Amino acid sequence: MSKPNTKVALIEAASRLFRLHGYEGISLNDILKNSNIPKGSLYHYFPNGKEELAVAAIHHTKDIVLAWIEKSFEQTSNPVEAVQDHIHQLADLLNDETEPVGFPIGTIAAEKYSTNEPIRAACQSAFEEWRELYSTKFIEAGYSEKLAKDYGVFILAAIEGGILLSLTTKNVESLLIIADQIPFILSKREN
Amino acid sequence: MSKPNTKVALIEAASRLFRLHGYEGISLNDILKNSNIPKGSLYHYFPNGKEELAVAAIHHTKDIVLAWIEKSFEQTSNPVEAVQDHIHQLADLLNDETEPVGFPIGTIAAEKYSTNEPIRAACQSAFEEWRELYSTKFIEAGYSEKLAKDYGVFILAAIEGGILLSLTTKNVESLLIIADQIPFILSKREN
DNA sequence: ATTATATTAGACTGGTCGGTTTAATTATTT
DNA sequence: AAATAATTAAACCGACCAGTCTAATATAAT
Repeated sequence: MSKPNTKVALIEAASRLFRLHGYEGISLNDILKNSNIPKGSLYHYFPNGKEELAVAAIHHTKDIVLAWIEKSFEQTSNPVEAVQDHIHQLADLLNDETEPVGFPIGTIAAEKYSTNEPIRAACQSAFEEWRELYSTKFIEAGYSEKLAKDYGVFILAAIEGGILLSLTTKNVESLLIIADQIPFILSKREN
Repeated sequence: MSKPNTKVALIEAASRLFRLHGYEGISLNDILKNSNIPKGSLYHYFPNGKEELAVAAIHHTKDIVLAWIEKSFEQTSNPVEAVQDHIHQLADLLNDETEPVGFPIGTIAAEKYSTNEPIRAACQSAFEEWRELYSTKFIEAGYSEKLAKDYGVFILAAIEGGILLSLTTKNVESLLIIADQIPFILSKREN
């Protein structure tokens, strides 16, 4: 109990660094140096080492992104505007040095989906919760269940891909183009 | 000249393994063992080591995917059908063990966009050539230049994101949902 | 046949990796 | 104050990393 500040600081540093460089691209020593935490503490809080820390970091990253999405939907009851707002905020954040977005979950998922089951499962749960949040909001806005689910998957995929394109090209244009397409995607057609 | 089979085999092995496990997740020894090529040959053909091999592998992967896209567009003049066909083929290939898709370019791009400029640039050129191919085909099918470009970006992002979701969830459903949405995306509206 | 060049072979290096260990220290409880 | 538990500290480990090096061997050119 009391104040597990060290554990939280460790997860936050790991979340940030894994987001930016992936699982294999960051060493435990990097994370410890970055957060000024001794190695003994890491293995005290995470006896299973890097994998266990990564799973905690993935859940933390998931929560951060969930809050971002939620915030955009709180500002308007129009889901089109909310999704566009979320994408625009991502575009603004991409080059932020204080809380860099990196490629949240995506990098670790791409690296480890076939070789580390606990990490893959953690990434899957992040994607699923993000998708569920979208779908819930779409249903609240009057979309059918089927449409809400399909649109959730589609929006999530387009945003993940858009982040990857924007990071790789060092240019947010891809994300902005995707945001512009959102109104045409989220129609209430019946299919 | 003569027969640089060794070099080609090296690039093919590197392309496959980087696609599956990313840049940091595969060691040079892994690649050499997988292709039965001695280390001396690697540094003979690629004096700059892992980075230079990775750039060659990225270009090779780019060409493979370009050929896949081209093939789908050769089978029909309807771009909607072509894109859907391409996505369905990706879904079929995801679990293929002989030529596994992995997350082509995406993993390396996500890992190294901020820390290795030659690799980032190679990944950018891959994304751009894929996008250009889509756009060219859309223009041939009568879309405006603006639409062709925006749709190219959008389709590329959705497919990249869809692959990532399908790999992470070990389920091609995400890709199939995206394929189903394609007809509604690629309308010839003027904007 | 001789020379020159391209390629293969793998032992070796310094450094870093994730992880372990043991002891010292700090905080909490009684 | 004493005893117990939680936390910190850093030296240390074997494994593996990318990259180097030198010699052997094959191939091509003359």
